[in-house]
Amino acid sequence: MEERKESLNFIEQIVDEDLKVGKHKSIITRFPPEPNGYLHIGHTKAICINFGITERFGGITNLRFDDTNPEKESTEYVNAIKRDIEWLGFDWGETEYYTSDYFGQLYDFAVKLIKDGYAYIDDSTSEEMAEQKGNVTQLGTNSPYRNRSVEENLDLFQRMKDGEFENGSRVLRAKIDMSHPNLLMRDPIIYRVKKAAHHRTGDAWNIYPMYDFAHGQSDSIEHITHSLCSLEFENHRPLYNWFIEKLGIFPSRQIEFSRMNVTYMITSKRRLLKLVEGGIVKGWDDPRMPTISGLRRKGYSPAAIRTFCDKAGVTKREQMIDIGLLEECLRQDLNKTTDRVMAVLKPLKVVISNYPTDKVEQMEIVNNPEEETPTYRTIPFSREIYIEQSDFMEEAPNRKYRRLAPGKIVRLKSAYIIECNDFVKDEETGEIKEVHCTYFENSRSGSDESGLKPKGTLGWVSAEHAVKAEARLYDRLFTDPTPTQHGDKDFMEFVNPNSLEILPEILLEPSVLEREIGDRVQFMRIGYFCVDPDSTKDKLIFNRAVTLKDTWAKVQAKS
RNA sequence: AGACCUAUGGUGUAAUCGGUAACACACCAGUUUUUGGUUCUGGCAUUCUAGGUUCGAGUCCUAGUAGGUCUACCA
Repeated sequence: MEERKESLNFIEQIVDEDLKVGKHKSIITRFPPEPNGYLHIGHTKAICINFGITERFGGITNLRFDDTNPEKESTEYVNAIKRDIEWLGFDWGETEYYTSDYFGQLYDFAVKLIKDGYAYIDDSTSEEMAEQKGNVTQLGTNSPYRNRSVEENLDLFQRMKDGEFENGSRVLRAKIDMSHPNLLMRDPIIYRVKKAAHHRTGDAWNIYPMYDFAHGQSDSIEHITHSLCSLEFENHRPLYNWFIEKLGIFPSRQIEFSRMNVTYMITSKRRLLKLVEGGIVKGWDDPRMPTISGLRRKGYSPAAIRTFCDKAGVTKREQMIDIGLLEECLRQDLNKTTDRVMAVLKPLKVVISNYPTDKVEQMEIVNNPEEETPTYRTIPFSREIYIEQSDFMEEAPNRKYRRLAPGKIVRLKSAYIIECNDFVKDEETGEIKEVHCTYFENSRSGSDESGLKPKGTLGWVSAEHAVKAEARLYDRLFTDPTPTQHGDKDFMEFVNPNSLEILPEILLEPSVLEREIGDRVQFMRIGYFCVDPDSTKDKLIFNRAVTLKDTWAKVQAKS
């Protein structure tokens, strides 16, 4: 057996050590999305890390909705998030958790803090509090309300809860240190008045806890052993630990890792929303979007995305990963798993003049040569077929050219070898109307006795049997790998105007009629495609997930 | 400027008691192929800088430099 030693990432090392020394018997992690938007490629990293580490070391991962801001959150997002995580193939067990379920307990925690002299009600306005906060070089100053009595604080807090005060009029602040070098430790706000209906608790609350007084405490309540989050929360860790210490609750440990950035993709909710609202894309699940729902619709498989996250690794360095790696992960998965299908995107008619007019032959073709035990189907062949326009040239450009041109022979995949004799051209437009060929009767695939050795093999579709469909060819949404990193220019300036090309009438072999929404196939020599949900019984629509590698295109581009 | 964090090839990661830079993607050159796909082979780095310790430093020490985060009643 293979005894390959795999190195652990820095978080796995911590977990491994904690388990070894018996700090924990088993671990609990959590994925804590705020239900205020759709999950995107950046979230998949957090999902894979949190669920991945308990898959590897044993333990469980909770799904917890961090819903402490009722104005922005909704059940619709909760459902979309659950669907995406499930689709990625992760299991959060029987129950899902909500920070809102802990509102009562969180309130009690706040009362304890007040009683112990660690929190106070502040009547200052937000402007005044910003003033008090100081900045990186200037120390903060104490609020005039900082020394209220415990009794008064308790009374005021109760009345905040009861709805006696208006939004913004009063807050509960932790009493820490207004001259602390970490700005977050300068008496952070932990509760605010917000008279808004919550998607789960309705009108029960007039006050809601802030992130720093909800997240860590929820971790603690659930006995999360390792609270894994992104680097931006590094500065919050001292506060996270301060609350745990002052409250004397289960000490969850926060560990930060760097977020996932991918070239040609953006992950800011605000900017993504701008693309949707600006009509640049057709919705959150537009195949050009970096959302999980967009990737799914485009044709990405869960396996490809998980492999990608795996290869990206886990560190504390800012990463900017080449989108080519994501695409390659998809190709590697789909190469192994999808059936090959004959398809012609931009058709050019070929007439095989020496083939009988009414004859139709069924040609056997392998479904997927990568299968361990290959299976086969048949496709109809006849006198008139279509090939790809780009597979014919009036004149071969150089010796490397392997496709069709007058006087040249090529193999029609799983069928006959043909020779080009002539072509019809519209002299006005220069458009090639059709190509005339002859076939070699003894060259049939599988029983070739012609002795001919054509250099190229083309895809084709029988004209009479062709199924028409629509293809949507997607390209990168931006023309620049890092559209948000040009300080002087808005990212919208880098939107790719050609990110979608629609081909209303492509031609396919008849077997595609059996395909259903979400199915993925390889259009031979072209790319991987996925049946779009917009498809109807009468019209299939295929989204291009990713092209095949195309060395010929590369060679051509160079010359 | 203050606190915290990070620095290995074009990109991402590895090198776990200091032992002579590994893997993947990309790129280049070949191989195989009834998909210009796939496969397979080879090529591609004085580890941010400068000193120091050591037989030996990506790993340790000192001093710099560069980048990230933080001054929301968002998470």
